[in-house]
Amino acid sequence: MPRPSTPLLSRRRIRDTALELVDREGLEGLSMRKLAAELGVRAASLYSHVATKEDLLNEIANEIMERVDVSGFTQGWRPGLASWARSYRAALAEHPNMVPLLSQGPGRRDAALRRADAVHGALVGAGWPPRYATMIGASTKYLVVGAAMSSFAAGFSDDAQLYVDRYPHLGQAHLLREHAQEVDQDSFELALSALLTGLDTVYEALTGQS
Amino acid sequence: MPRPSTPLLSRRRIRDTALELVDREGLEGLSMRKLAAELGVRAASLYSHVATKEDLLNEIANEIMERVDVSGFTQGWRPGLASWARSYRAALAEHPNMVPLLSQGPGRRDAALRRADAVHGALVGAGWPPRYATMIGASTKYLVVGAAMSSFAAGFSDDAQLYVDRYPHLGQAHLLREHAQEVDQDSFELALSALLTGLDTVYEALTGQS
DNA sequence: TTTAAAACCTAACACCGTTCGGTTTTGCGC
DNA sequence: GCGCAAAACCGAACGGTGTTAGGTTTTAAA
Repeated sequence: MPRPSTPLLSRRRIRDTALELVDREGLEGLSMRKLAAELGVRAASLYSHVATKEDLLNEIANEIMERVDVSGFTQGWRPGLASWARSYRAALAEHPNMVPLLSQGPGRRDAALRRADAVHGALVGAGWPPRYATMIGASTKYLVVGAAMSSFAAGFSDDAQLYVDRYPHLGQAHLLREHAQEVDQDSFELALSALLTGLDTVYEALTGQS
Repeated sequence: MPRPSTPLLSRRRIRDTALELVDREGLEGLSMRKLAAELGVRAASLYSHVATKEDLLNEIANEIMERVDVSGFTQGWRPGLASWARSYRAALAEHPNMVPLLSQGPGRRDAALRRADAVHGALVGAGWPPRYATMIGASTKYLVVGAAMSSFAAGFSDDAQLYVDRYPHLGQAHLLREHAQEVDQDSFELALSALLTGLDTVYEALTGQS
């Protein structure tokens, strides 16, 4: 089959289908041949539109980061941090199989860098010294990324008895798979509010005001 | 070459060499053929000692988790959490290329589960309600895992000018690669102490004492 | 209308994890 | 000491991977 009258592929369609495949079958389930098959095409054809598989995944990662909202800082640094963190976490949770890729530094991903820059600027604007702004941005990201990576929901096996037998303190109802998502959510909120409370006292010590 | 007089391989030697290879060349740099070559052997021979590559990596991950120290809880829950978090972070930092594997839940890794159990028990022993103990363990892990995964040191490119040009707030000296490790360290300590301070106030509210 | 580029293809390369079956050596039961 | 199963290695192969080279046809621009 030569060049078709109307193109079968586009960067858009390739990215969307690839993300669907990753969501459905995991990162390891994405291969150029399977992706091509899904698009009704042979693997080699993808390379007319995409440089490498790694490139494709980076573009997808960038698009996911575009969904993170940093507009909350108009309400002050505290609610701003909280809403950024929640929006960030929600973006990761929508595509859990992409989290390992999304978590590894901003790298050269534009969207992630633009947001890091915005957060930094907002914190400095709110009176934090630049160095603290950097550290607070990093700290918040740690929490979000850590929550996404080591989520209880993904971490424990379905075989509850396996844990109950061997680990006396862990064998509680609220640790089993059915409640894992709730534990994740509550842990994240606890950590976030504790972090913000702790930062509040640092802020007061630094600026002499609340 | 048939069965040799004295075995060339052992589980120990395979694991050690595999970890060296991962440390040196990254997770993607580990292949059974390269590992075998490093050991003076052919790939097929590894399967007399190891079930699968995944299995091998899990055993290595487990060994790394064995190095995490949870003995600090004899000093109280606050210093206990702090020393656990620092020891955990140090263990991950020693093998940064293993972090993506180490971060994904305790799964069926014994060492990780035993430690989660110990932390939970210590927190309950210190007066935290079981549900809070679970959430605090998770929160602390979030911080450690997030710090290891999204470390500034690994996240930014070496090409500083790339950032200075495009992101006004980020183009500060303390964000460039040379200082990245220090930023990582300070951010982690800030986040940890803020988290602990925040938990202190929760503890007081819950128990009515400090 | 000529022509360069774009979009698809087949075929192949070098690699991957893993398995099969074969050869030799060891160490155990007798 | 002898027989024999199990262990430890190997070559060759299977089906998979990302990617490239080179071919064919269609499109769009000069």
